[in-house]
Amino acid sequence: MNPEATTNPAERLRDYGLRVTAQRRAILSAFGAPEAGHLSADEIHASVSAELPELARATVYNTLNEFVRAGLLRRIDGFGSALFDRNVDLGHHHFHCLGCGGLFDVRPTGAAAVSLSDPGFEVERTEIVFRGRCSECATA
Amino acid sequence: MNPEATTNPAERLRDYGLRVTAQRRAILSAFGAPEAGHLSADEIHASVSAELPELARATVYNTLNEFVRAGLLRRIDGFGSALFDRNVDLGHHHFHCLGCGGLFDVRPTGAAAVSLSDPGFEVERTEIVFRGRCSECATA
DNA sequence: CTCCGTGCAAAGATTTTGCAGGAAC
DNA sequence: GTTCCTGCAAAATCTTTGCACGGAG
Repeated sequence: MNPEATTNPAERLRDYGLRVTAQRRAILSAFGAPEAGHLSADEIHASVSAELPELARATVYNTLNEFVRAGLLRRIDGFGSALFDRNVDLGHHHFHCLGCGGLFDVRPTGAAAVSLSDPGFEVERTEIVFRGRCSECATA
Repeated sequence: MNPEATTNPAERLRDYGLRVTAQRRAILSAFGAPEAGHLSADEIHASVSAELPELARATVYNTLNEFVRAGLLRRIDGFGSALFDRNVDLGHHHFHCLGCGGLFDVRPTGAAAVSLSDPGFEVERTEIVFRGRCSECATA
């Protein structure tokens, strides 16, 4: 289904015209599977530091920006610090739990039908954020 | 239609359980009509400074947070610095122009039909952001 | 060999917090 | 008279930028 699913990090980087370095491979692996969570720059830095203690914060930021520019990651704002999502698939949206602060991927029904009647706007993408309580926080 | 429309700032503050001070009245007026734009803390500080040169940035931030907590303003994240929207009406959403960076209020069709089929999530509100080009940037 | 990526440090920007005086109620 | 708000300053985050070295291509 997804052509990237079987590609390893190094090839993926080359495919996107980025040089392959240990830091970039490590940062990319920090996301684990494409379904992995949404990570902040800080979490990534912490996670990769175990493997590469020298890794500078600035490099994490620079690299993440490169990845976003290349389309390898998706950036999500509005949650304090920026989060990065390995799941680039448009059509998936987010649920933000007001209880625990967690962020979940969701696929709402009817999302495709949402549109602007005003022809003055050229819509490129549509992002939907639901806020409320996740199952754990709702019962608690 | 809207009971607030005819209420003056002072009453409005009292209604929300907030003390009425010159600073708060000024900050609230900075938004002008309820349809006024989306302002950043910095823009508000600049705007009110003309009237109250003493006004501290910290006060602007504190006050805006109070207002949001009281439901008087709506906070919009994801555009660099936080923006504050006098239009609290849910059901109105936003269009973000990738050309000029402008933020516009929109009322998309079909928005009411968007929902999560997953019953585990208790949705409280739904926020939709469209990104693309506004009429000016599209023709340029 | 050339250029890009990295580390380091420093700067920038945004937002929050501690504290004492003063105003609102 | 209390309590909350304000101003000031300082701190805490988060993120970007300048520069010289070193590794990728």
